[in-house]
Amino acid sequence: MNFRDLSYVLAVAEHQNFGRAAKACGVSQPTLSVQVRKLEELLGVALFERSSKAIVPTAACEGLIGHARAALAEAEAILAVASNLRDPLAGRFRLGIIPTLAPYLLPLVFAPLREALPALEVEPWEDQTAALLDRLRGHELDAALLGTEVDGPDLVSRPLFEEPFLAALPPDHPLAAREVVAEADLARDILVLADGHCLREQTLAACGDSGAFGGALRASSLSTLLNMVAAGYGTTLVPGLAAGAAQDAGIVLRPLTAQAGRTVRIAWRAHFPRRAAVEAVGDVIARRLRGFAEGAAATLYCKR
Amino acid sequence: MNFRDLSYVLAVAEHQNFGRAAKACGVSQPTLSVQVRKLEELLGVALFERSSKAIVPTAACEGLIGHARAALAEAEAILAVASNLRDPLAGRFRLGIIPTLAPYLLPLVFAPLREALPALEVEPWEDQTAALLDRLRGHELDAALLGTEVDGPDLVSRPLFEEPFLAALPPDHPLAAREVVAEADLARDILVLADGHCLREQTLAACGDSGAFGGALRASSLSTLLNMVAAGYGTTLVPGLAAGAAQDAGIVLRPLTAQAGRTVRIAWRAHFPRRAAVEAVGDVIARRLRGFAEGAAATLYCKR
DNA sequence: AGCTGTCATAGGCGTTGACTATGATGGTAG
DNA sequence: CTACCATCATAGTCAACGCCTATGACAGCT
Repeated sequence: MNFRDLSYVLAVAEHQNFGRAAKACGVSQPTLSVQVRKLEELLGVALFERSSKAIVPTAACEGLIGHARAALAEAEAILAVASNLRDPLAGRFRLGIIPTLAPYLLPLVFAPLREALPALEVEPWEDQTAALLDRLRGHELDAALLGTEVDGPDLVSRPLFEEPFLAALPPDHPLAAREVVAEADLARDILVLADGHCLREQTLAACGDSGAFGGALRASSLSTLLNMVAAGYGTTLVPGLAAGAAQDAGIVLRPLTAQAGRTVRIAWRAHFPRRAAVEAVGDVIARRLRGFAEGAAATLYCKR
Repeated sequence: MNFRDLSYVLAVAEHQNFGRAAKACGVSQPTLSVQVRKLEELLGVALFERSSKAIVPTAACEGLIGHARAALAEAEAILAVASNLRDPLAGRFRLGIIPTLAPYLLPLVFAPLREALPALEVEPWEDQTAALLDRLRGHELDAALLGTEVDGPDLVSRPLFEEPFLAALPPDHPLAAREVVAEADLARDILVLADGHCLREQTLAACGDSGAFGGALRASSLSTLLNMVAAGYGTTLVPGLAAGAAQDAGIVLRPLTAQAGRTVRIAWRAHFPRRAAVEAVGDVIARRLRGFAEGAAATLYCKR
């Protein structure tokens, strides 16, 4: 049995005439004759009472017609659904973003994304790197914006932009007097985020992992961390995109001598079929952030 | 698109593995691979995200799966309906019967029909010959029991049994004294049914169409006609199967010298596909009525 | 490094669905 | 009453399709 066969049956039942039904189906009359006959043999039931006058559906045919129509409607629905989902740049796009990036990047890229990809419904999902990778591998996300490389052959990534770190100092901190701060100088009183944030490891790595500070002062969010720095608990590194928020919190920012920073990447499953959407989203973000690293210091001082 | 393709998609989505899905479908793995790929190309949408680990349905596939299931369910329903209707000796069988036959034949044949053809739901429809033929031609009946031949190449018929006519006389009628009555002797005071009853024409033909009697005395039913005869309004011919009813009404019955009678036939459309049902019904009726003509006279006198 | 499991590709083959041409049959008009 | 017209069925042919086996590519594991 076949969708085609069913449409043939419906056409014959409707036109009560093989020739006209064949024309309606766009096939020859013998084709219809043979196929209908075959279906009747398959079903073991006569579907039509044939005479030279008119072709009349049998009771069996009447009983089938409703189901045939329904089946063809489902086929139509499948084509319609496929047609709607055909464009890889349309539909839901679940994008994971790390917490030290989301609040500062999203305001910048939402409008460009909506403009460049109006049919793409970008759904952000904020979580730490490991959770994002899990969700990515579990097909719960389509892509993720990370501050680290990804491992394993099942995931691939592409760098989008470089985000420099800046020294974050309380206003009355001795280092605030300098124009530029050396990463190692921050190690003494550095504060870091809680476990799981990639920024924590990157900060420790850049400043020399002293490990001197206790767990009590590990902030659970970058916002909290900035407040702690502003209150004089210590120093830290902030990602460039958070510079504005840091200054708003009353923090003094200074460039770093070694220009520590991180590469923001978009990651996705190697076999993800909507790669075009990933690339498009990546392009929009990369274009929006182009020259960020170069302009960061300038922005820093122009800002306030 | 194809029911087969849809079942392949469902199998792959379910097993998350082409090999096992292929086994479940009873085909080779390359077959499944190729057909799914083809469907994806037809739809213009990737249905699965393939990796060596697991095959995961895409959002598009998830959107299609419901419709695919529904379409396959309709196909199943079609097969089920066909299976139920496959037996020509099962299901509705709309059988037209003329009014001068129905009340007397049906009680005799209902039980044998139910016994011989338990799955056949015989639905009697009582009407005059012309109406039955119209309904037969209009596919509103599957067959009809008539007292006449049928004309035209679109209808065919088969004789079932001979039904002799009997002279019906008021008890005090002069002819009641005779053992056998000549048809022509009834012509003087014969009563007939209303227009449209085949028995009317047959009675007039057998007794010599005098046409002397007015329309006022044309009975609308055989039952009424018998009451009129019993009341002394005149004589008539009754079909043999109505002998009992006639005697119950207080009528004297006598055999006819020329043995006038009618042939009861079953008629159906030449192209009616359930011919087996027609023949089976005809067989049951014919067997039940076998030897009716010969036994009619004997029955007549034994009865009372 | 080799083995295993997995999906994709290639080549061959039988079936199927389509076409055109023609036959059979019933209705109709000259 | 015959010839024509309309209709569906049948026959023969051909291209396309679905399926198979064999093999390739690739990742993961021992």
